Amino acid sequence: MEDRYPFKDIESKWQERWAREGFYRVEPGGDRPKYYCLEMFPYPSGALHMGHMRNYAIGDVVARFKRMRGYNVLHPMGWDAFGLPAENAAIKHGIPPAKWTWSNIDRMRSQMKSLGLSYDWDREVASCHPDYYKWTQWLFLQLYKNGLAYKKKAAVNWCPSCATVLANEQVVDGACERCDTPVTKRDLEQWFFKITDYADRLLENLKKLTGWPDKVKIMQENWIGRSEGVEITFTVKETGDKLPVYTTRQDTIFGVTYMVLAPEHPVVEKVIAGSPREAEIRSFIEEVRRQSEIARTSTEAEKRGMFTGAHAINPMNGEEIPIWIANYVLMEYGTGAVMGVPAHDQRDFEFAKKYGLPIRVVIEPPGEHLDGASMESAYADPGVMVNSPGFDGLDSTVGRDRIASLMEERGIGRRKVNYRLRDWLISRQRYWGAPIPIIYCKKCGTVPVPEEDLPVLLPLDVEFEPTGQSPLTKSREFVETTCPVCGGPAERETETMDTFVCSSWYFLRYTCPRCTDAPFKRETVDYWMPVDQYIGGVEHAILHLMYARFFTMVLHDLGLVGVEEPFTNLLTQGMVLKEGAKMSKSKGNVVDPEYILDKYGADTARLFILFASPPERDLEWSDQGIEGSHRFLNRVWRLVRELSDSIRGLNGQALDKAALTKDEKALRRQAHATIKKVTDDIEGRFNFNTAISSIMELVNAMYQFKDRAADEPHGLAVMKEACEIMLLLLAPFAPHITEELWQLIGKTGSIHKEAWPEFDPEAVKVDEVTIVIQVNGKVRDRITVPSEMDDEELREVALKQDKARSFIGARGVREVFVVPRKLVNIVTN
RNA sequence: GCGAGAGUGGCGGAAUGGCAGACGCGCCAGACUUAGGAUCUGGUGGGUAACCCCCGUGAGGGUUCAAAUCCCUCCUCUCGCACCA
Repeated sequence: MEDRYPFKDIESKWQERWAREGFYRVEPGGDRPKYYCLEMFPYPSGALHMGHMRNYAIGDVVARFKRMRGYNVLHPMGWDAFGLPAENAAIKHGIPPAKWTWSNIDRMRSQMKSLGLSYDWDREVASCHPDYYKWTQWLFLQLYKNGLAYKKKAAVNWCPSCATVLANEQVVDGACERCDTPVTKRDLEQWFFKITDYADRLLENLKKLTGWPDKVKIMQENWIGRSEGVEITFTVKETGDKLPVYTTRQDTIFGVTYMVLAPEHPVVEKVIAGSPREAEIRSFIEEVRRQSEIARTSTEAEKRGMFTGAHAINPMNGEEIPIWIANYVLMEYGTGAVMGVPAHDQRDFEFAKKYGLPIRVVIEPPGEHLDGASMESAYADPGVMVNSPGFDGLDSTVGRDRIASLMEERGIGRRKVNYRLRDWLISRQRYWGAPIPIIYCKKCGTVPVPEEDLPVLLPLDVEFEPTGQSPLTKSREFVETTCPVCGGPAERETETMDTFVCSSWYFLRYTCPRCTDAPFKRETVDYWMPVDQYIGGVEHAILHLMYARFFTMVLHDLGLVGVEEPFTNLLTQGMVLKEGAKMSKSKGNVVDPEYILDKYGADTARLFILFASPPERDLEWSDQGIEGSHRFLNRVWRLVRELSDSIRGLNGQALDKAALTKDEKALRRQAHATIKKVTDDIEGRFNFNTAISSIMELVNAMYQFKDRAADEPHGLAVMKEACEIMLLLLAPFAPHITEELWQLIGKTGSIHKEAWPEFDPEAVKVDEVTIVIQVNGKVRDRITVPSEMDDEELREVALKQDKARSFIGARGVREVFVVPRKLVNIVTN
């Protein structure tokens, strides 16, 4: 215990000094190339957890490394500070959301500072600050003015127990996050952003994002869900109504045996009105609508339907088919109507089987015959078209195209691209968010708040018990206003914006965090953007990352920023686990960062987190593992302390490279090889774990050398060089202890302002190499040879070895493979 | 169901076609010591008396002089999407 290095003193000493000197402050410009290193800003939930700690430790190593490599590094931090937990906490504990949020921010900021993270704190932003949300509102207005923000009636998540609307992210497995009540749908007027206008570009640009993990790109691709098909117009026989359907399988048009509509489809109302089964059908529709989201959309849920009594006419062959309604058809996608082809679609197949609808085969696998009556599942693959007048015998993939063209010629259908992506619902009936800057005037209608009147301030003295309406409706002073156009009495929009709106542009605000006449300056934002490295959890793979891309594209199109894509490289870090499971209060397996910092200090905590696993993978927390990292830093501490006096005495003297002993050369070689290894590991692939392990190996070698050879004439000089290299390489990982020891060996400046070391190619050269000798692929011997020995000679030497010859025996050599400087494989007959 | 990723000692992990298990944890032994839960040194995949040798990277097959690594089939786990016509 008494031998532990005094991490508490050291860490607070340097943290204070860095803060006092504004050590990590940056400005745009200068000779050095810019580098923007960004970690996802946190929601101020109360205290940092291990996931945060991992995220920021990774980012800080990148930022510090790039700084030492000569970049002008922007490394900011802020707070995603609007959101529901603040309101929930307020309801529970009676603390106002603003107070709760700001005190959490204070606590988390101080935790970050005690981690030694190299942020430019002058650039801190908080999305709940009026100086920030003023510009969130301003950006809303820009979208509104360009037709990208609009209001429409939509079905939203509703919790019957809490009597409030829920955000999508508040619905967990179809139930309310807070009270576990199954969520239902309600129709309400809602604000949307028209992200669907950008669907194709969001999809196309993914190809350019070569610095993103494929996993994330695939998730976004699936989320956008582009499909190419045909919208075909059927006609309702009884009423003459047009009934368009969307399909990607127009090649199966002759296999349609029924039509299914979503229960909410407008045609349903017309065809059932006055029919004998009206009441029965209505009660079915009501039942489906009452169904919770989970029950409605689960794959396991049974497909249920009902015949409406009406019929549709297939425009391709004039055939009449029954129109059904069913719970498995979604009103929101395509046209809300689906043509039923049971032989070639599994869902239709199951539905047809259940309700005795005919199954007509129109595509067969090559060389096989299918019979609808005996099929056990739908045949959904391409094949040979049959029972399709004019197309029989044709390959169905060819038929798809021809039928689409024919339908267009005949005017019964048109090619169409559909997306699964929906417009982004941004309004929330909640208090703790940025107010939507809109005013409703009886005379002038919907009027945007004039830009010079921003921000629309969120009142701080409001009752926010959830009732289903925004709490802001209860604040007279907030609601009652005058119309900016006619000056008459008017009312403010009382809903607030989804917090994802706030987080869709914060990375731009960091470039000009205190700008008062614009969200950011074009020149400055263009200097820093794009973000060179973005680091965060994979849970944001779709929503945040898609919304941020959308915003950046819109702002690009409006001429506000130069870039179209905000994040060049993306690193998605894995989770922190304990006993194989995600840390959570309910499991009782939470490790508190504050406790770890107190017991071991920031350097140890950072080092362990980075050493235990590569960043993309999950990390298994180990109480013994962190002891090991702490032990390592103690080892470094003792080593450098012991040497520091003699090293200081050597300052100013050059190393005589020519006069070194074998041992001295070996340590020098290892030190320089470690530079190369650590540089490659950080630069190329973020493998911090192997970078750290090679520094550990260097320290081990230094200990060995110290006992053996530090007294030799040049031994100390070699040791001094190794020591400097080791500290420099360790500096991004363990910034405090390296700073302290750097000073201790007589350096006057900060280690964090030093240049990253370059390795000496002469030093890493080896005279001799160990060659593995294999016979028939099995290792049989090892020999040491001069490193410059050529292949032919190596082959000869290997063949002469007794060990090798004994394994070759009498069989004779058939072939010899030589891998230069590594291995010889002798293949026998 | 579809998509993605993973599976290597007692544990975290290393090796992306060329010596499997670097580094760390744990364990064992030795040194120092009044003491060691400090520190230093050495050992540590399995079989085996053995520094001979044999076996070994989820299972099985294949390609190759050579496979943890590439290909095929299967199993298990994790994550994402989940009736999108």
